[in-house]
Amino acid sequence: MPRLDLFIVDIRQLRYFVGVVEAGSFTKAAATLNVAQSALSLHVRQLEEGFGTQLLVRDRTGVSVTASGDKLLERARIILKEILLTEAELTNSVAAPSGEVTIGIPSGAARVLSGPLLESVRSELPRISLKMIEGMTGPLEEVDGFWPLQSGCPLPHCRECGANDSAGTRRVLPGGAAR
Amino acid sequence: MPRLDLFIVDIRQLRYFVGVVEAGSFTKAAATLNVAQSALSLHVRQLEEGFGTQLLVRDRTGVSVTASGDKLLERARIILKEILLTEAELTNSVAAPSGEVTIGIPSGAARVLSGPLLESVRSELPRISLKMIEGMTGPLEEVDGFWPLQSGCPLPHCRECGANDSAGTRRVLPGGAAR
DNA sequence: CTTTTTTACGGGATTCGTAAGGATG
DNA sequence: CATCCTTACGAATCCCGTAAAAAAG
Repeated sequence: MPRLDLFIVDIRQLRYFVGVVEAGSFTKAAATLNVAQSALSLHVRQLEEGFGTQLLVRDRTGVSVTASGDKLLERARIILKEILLTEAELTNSVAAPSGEVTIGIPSGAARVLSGPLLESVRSELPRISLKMIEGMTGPLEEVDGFWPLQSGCPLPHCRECGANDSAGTRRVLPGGAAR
Repeated sequence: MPRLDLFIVDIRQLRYFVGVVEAGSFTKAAATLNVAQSALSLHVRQLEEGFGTQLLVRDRTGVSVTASGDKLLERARIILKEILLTEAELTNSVAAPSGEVTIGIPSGAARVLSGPLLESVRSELPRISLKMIEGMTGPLEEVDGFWPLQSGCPLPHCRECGANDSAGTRRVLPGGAAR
């Protein structure tokens, strides 16, 4: 059964196309992109067939873009830039913190906080396993893996408060501690 | 030698990811996208591994996005829209006009126009084979496949002038048309 | 037990690079 | 004839769908 798929441009096709245009020839682009010329030729041809339009004018000295090719070049650059931004945004951001977190909350606060808190942590930091210890009356003490609630800022190791902190936990635990 | 390629998102991965999020589950998305669930699972996993971040929270009832997943969702939609626009622009536009075009130009005008004109047509409308008949003195008459130059607008079948026109020729002839 | 996701695996398609074939000035 | 692009083709890779396995209420 033949592929009935609509023609959908491929990122690689766009990258190769832009590379060829910018290099001014398939040969140079092949060197720049570390790809065989034949691959470039093939991909550009696929683009042209997919669009039903000629994109490049092949010439002895290299290639130049047609009107359609120029349109595509413009759009392709936008798309590739957008993709670059996306990858930067997703990979630069610290990987989602993971681990086990135990917090202590006075029973009163726990009644209103625990539900939303659990929900929020579960949806936004799914790799955090959150455990709560409630029913505390006096100020909680820090034991290994267990930190007390502070009066002003409840966050342990809060950067605003000066203490160091393990990645990102302070941003989601409104009233808790992290490890 | 293993692929040393940087991680580069694939259009299909983005489409599948968005599909899964919008469907709310892999299963439903598989039906919507006409793809096996395993393929979706695989692609989403590849995305997550590529970014080093969890994107979806799998749950018995389906899936929900993490904070990173939401970021990606937003960007992916932009990219996919951009691609859609690109394809529309490239395929909706009439395919590059092709065929044989014959024009008549008075010798005087021909001397200055023919060079740039041929060049321009050759680079922007490579599928047009342009033939010129110069040396005309009086007003040219329209015979089949041959149209006279108009006084104001030298273009045959120029839409601005009212006559009908074969696709797009008026847009590239610097003797009178835009562009 | 039902619903959902994940993993395993085999067939088929795709991609790439090498190398030969053309076109063009 | 030199340079560039295209085509042919074999090998490695990738992708998808079927089907079995695991998780979770």
